[in-house]
Amino acid sequence: MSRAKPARRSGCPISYTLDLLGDKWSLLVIRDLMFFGKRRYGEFLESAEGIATNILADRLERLEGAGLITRNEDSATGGKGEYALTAKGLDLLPVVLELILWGAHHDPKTGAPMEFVRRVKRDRDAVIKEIRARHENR
Amino acid sequence: MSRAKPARRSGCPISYTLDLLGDKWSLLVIRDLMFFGKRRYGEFLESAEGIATNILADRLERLEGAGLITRNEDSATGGKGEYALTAKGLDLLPVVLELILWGAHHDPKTGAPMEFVRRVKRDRDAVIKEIRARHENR
DNA sequence: CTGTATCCTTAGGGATACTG
DNA sequence: CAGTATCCCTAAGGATACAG
Repeated sequence: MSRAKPARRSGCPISYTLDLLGDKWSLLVIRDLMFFGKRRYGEFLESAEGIATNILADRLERLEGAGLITRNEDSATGGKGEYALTAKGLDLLPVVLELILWGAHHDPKTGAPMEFVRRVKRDRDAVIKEIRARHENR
Repeated sequence: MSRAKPARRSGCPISYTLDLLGDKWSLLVIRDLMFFGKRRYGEFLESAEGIATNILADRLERLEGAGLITRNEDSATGGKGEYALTAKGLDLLPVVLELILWGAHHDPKTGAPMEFVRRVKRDRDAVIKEIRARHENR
């Protein structure tokens, strides 16, 4: 299925970001890549939120189209895709960390891992550096 | 119209945030309050993205329900609403600033005000402090 | 000006079956 | 396992008219 790219709504950078990521699933795929080292289709499906297969396929395609992730066709494994963050995708790290801090702070029933949250709060830049390195060395 | 709150999908703080803000409009309303000092219905309608009246009404109601904004019925002006960010809403400031940095950096056609972007990049904490103060002193 | 309400269309998304 | 395809329903959203 080919999909026409939706038109940008304005020159605002927030609007730009929302045009790409303003839905309930895209950022969860990013999260799985970024923090949990997931790379394969089936791994994304396993996440707690329970994304549907068609939605996942759609989001992977979109994110690739937006230059946030890459898909490496692994011919050795018989045409299975391996997904990874691009530099542009990895640049979302500060955004996502702030989302985590906000969510963990304001959700009364949060299940966020508090040791990690505390570390981000204290050592934000170090955490960024560490996670970046982990992705760049693969 | 009453709307049933959609169920949370998981305990993940990112998922929590997306459950509240994962659409293409909510964060633009937050932006208008946060940076442009907008407070009234008609002011939100004027923004470049062109939100529809029914969508705006819906989002204002939702954001109020989520505790991100307040609506002050101004009886002096004949029942007009004045909207403002709550502390919880204002806490989104770091998130939104990172979104701006990312969007301004990666959108080839960005219309972001570059002086502001550069200032955020250099003096992030000072910008946060300044904008917080502006809202808390109203 | 600040909303509500209605109509209608499209996009999002859940469930599930199916293919290489 | 890694997707595609289909069915079907609901939510999101645009346009516009209307009310206090």
